[in-house]
Amino acid sequence: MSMVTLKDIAKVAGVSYATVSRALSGSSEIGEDTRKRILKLCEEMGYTPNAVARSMVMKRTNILGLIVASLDNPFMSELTTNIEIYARRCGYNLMVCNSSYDVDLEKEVFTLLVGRQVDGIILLPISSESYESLKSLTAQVPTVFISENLQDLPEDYVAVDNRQGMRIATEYLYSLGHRKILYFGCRSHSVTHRLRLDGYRQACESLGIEADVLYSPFSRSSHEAGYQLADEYFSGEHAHTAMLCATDSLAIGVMRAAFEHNISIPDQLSLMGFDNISFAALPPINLTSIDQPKQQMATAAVDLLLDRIAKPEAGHTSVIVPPSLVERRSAKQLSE
Amino acid sequence: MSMVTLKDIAKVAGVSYATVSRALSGSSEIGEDTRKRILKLCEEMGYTPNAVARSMVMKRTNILGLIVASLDNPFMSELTTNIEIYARRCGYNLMVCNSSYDVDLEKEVFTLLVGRQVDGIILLPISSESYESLKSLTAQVPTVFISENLQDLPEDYVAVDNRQGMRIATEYLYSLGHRKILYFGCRSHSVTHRLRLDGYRQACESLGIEADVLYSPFSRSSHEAGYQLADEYFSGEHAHTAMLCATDSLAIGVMRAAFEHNISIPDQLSLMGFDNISFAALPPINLTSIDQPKQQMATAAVDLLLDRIAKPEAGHTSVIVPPSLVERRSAKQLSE
DNA sequence: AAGAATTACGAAAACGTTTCCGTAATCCTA
DNA sequence: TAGGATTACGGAAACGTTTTCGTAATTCTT
Repeated sequence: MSMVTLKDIAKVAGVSYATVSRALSGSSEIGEDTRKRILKLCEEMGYTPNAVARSMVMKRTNILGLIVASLDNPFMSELTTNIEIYARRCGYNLMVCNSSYDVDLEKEVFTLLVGRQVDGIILLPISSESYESLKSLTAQVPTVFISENLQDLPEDYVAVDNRQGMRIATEYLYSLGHRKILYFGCRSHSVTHRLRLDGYRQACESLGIEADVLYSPFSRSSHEAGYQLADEYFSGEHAHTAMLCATDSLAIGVMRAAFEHNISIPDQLSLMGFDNISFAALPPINLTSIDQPKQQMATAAVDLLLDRIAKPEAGHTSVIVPPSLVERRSAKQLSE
Repeated sequence: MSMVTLKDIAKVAGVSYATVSRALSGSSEIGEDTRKRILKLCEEMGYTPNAVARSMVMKRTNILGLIVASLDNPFMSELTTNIEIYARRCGYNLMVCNSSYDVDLEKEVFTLLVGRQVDGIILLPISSESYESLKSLTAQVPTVFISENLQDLPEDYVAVDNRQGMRIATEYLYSLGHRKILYFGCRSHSVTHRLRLDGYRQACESLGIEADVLYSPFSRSSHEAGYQLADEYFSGEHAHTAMLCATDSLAIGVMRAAFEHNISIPDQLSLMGFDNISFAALPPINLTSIDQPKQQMATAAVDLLLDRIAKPEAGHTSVIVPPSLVERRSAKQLSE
């Protein structure tokens, strides 16, 4: 169980620590024959370098921290997967912490990760409040925020162009013949939600149709929230031919309500979501949505973070990635 | 950016390193007044203990490694979430690696984690092959397998009682009046799949009904596989009143095929899955399934691992957790 | 009040690496 | 072949902790 160390190798090979280290690091300051001899010995003795000791002297761990509200959330887990894979390719391992949608916990695990000496932290923040809450900490260690648009705040972040996404969605529904499009949002304080609503309004204006908005009283967008909101809506008068939801989760709740009210999607009502979470692609759901390019966001976040680690004092950067339409079967041409 | 260390504190306080260390660790070998003075100083100077240095001398990192085929898989991400939260409560952080369903990569990240000096590794293996492939490595570091039944192999593992689960499922469908129940499986080599099929067969036998099995040619159980298999099945003669799928993913594929063949679920056909992944609960899916208690499995795995870390030489243990039925709306009473 | 026990602290080693500096031995150059 | 440059290696410090051991100073015994 106890590991064989570099010292052990040195002892057996009859050389100094330095020489073994050089053999392993591919330094040029070593003879070709001794290198081979040492490498062979390492192989035979089953030597694995101790990354902790290495970190100690190098003053860097090659570990990145990731704080995520909940890996259960498919959007976040997709991002996480891509981040981990890309980070590893860049030579970094990932230490993951759930913040469980708790701002205090988010703060707690942040300092935990700092104590772990991670080289940088990627944050999938709970909401814009996270920034406020963490403001004093992000100076301690390179940090990039992901998925939440921080606008002009002095931070590095990557986000999708939410406004543009909703513009695309609205225009798409318009192109299908829809003129009465209802926007389903939620009363969240997040900038993301504000921008999405913005995009919808702007598109309506430039298309010359009326903007009509319904808010969920819940601040967290879930399918329960969508269900309740839609149930109420369907119970009253409803003249809209299409519904545009702020998130896929909301849309899935709408689907249930529609089913219970015997409203067929897409025959009687076209429905769209936003995020393109993996759920959306499932055959029984088949939700037309606006995709956030998760892989692109993941690599951008890692790149941004590694840049920041390399140049801690550089100016702050943000990457805005383009959304795209994913056509499925929840929205269709308005038949007259 | 550069951190304040224990040495800095000692210098300012005019005491030795040892005293500062004692103040922080809550040792009794220190005066109450000096302790308070030092703690206050640490607070003021913004001291954060360096976990790496600590690991170096303690010869333990308090880090657990987690190797998972893909966090995109909702079953695995649910497990991961629970593992992380519980591990953290036990004082451990989690280093997560995707094996991307690649046995070689699984092996590679395993050694990577060993080099990272993780105290133990939790493995959500790709298949039973993983055990073979990793056999030589699991001796190097405490390891527990999760979700795959390793039977009598010399390893620690936690798994659900797959056989019992399928028995419950079969009996449930029987209790709803179904006598012609088709089992949809996939030609995987995993023990899990064999045990599930076993459970179905046993239940059929003891209930005195005929067992009828259809295999997907694909070894990975996906909804695409389920769709293709079911599409073919529905195209031919199909006299069964209920279908029991080896996994929820397969069942979701069946749903799509059923829809396309104008077969209403559950009115014309009752459908069940296994795993109770989060998808299953979504309103448009609403799949009756057999639940694997993910939280219980997560905590059991962590507990098992911590036990193993504490007693590396103890005998191997396995924990088999009980499955349970989750009634939703994809299966119903057979109306005559 | 003298010896023993206890308390509170300092000195220093140790953990497994990397790297700086020094230095023999070999090489090249004129 | 003498001199300097280069090569190949060893010694030792350093990274930030924890912990063992030693020892003054204090407290407790009788």
